[in-house]
Amino acid sequence: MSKGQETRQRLLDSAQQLMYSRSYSDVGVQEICKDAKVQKGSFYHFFSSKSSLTVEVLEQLKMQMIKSILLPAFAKDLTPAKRFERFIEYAYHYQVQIQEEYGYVLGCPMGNIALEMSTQDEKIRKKVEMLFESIFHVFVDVLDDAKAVGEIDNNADTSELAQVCLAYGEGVLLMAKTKNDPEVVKQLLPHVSKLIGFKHK
Amino acid sequence: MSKGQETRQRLLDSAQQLMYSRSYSDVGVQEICKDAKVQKGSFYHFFSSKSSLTVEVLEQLKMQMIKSILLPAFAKDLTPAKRFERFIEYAYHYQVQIQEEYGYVLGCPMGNIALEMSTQDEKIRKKVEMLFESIFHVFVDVLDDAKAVGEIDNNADTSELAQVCLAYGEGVLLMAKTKNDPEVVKQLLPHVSKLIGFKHK
DNA sequence: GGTTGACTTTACCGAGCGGTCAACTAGAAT
DNA sequence: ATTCTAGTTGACCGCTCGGTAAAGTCAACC
Repeated sequence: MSKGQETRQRLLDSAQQLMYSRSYSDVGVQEICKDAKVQKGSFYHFFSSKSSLTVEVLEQLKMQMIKSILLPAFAKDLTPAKRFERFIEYAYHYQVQIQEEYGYVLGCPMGNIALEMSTQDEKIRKKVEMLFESIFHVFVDVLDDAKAVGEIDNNADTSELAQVCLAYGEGVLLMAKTKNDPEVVKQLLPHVSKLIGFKHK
Repeated sequence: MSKGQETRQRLLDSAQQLMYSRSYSDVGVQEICKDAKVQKGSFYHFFSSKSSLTVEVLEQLKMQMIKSILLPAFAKDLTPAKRFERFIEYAYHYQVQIQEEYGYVLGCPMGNIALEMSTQDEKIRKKVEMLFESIFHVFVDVLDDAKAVGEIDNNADTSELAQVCLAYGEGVLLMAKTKNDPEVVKQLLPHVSKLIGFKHK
């Protein structure tokens, strides 16, 4: 990676970490630069605005989340139902680890930005909407698998169920963040199986 | 209401409206004052800080929401299951109306503030946690009713189910806000009946 | 060796932030 | 009539905000 690309990457990483642990508005360009050890002028060499940096942070966030949580959790070495159980485990442990590191449960980095910025920055809102779309597709895949294997009803609308799962997941993470308690995830997330309608054999 | 109390109320109302339609950070004390036609000095006569004003806004929000949505929706003139249907109707129409008025679906005013401020202001986080507790109790009541009438399983943990409902509701509103589409509410919220486990007769 | 262009540095901009302060007004209580 | 006090006014504080501009550095290519 060239020198410039490394600088750029440091800016993205600092921004991602700072915005996740606090919020979009609370973290300024100045602080991001200081954390990344980059001068402000360089920031605006790489990004046209704080907003456009954020859109790229969101893209990076999506890739990381898919690669490090979604794909491993939903790998096809288990039955769809078991994959969901594994996903819940991962989500729980991730929030536990975050709380140990920051002192706070931080919930979903995309959901956080979505609620804070949707009414103020249309590009950011659209980007988050697209991220959710990507995650949505991952869910649809597993649910289609579940249908093929007969774990869920043959007439199930997997597309709608995927949306429902996503919404529920976001809701649980919102509650966990509000209560600052990762156990909320462990306790509430398993109810997702009722939404999906897994047949218990 | 005395002159002073009216001024105070105008500040609360302006703050509530502005923060809901945008965000905590994006709305300054100055703008709240301007909207309420109050000088800044008066603001600090009534409130010790922006944060403490917000805590009071949240309290007011809770009272309004309970009085104008929760209690009417869950009034005991219908069976518990029907009450939930009515609640979904109310929630949907509220978001439609909001979108017509502001051009954006704004979701849940408490959830919004919770995600934005939980890691930055402990008093605000605690307050939202308590608001959720109040709503939680409303849900528990209906669910206990449902159990008494035999609409849900006798061994159901109504306390846990209430938490689950709340989380799902927040999640659905988050998705609706992100997509800026109130139809999400209409489409996804009914799935809550699967979470509750209503027996369909 | 000179030129180009990516990247960096530093100083700067106007505007707004949350919050403070002292002076002022007006109505009620004594 | 005077005192008290709740409420109001508007100027002011230091600081940070997102963003700009211009000069400087350095490595690659002709």
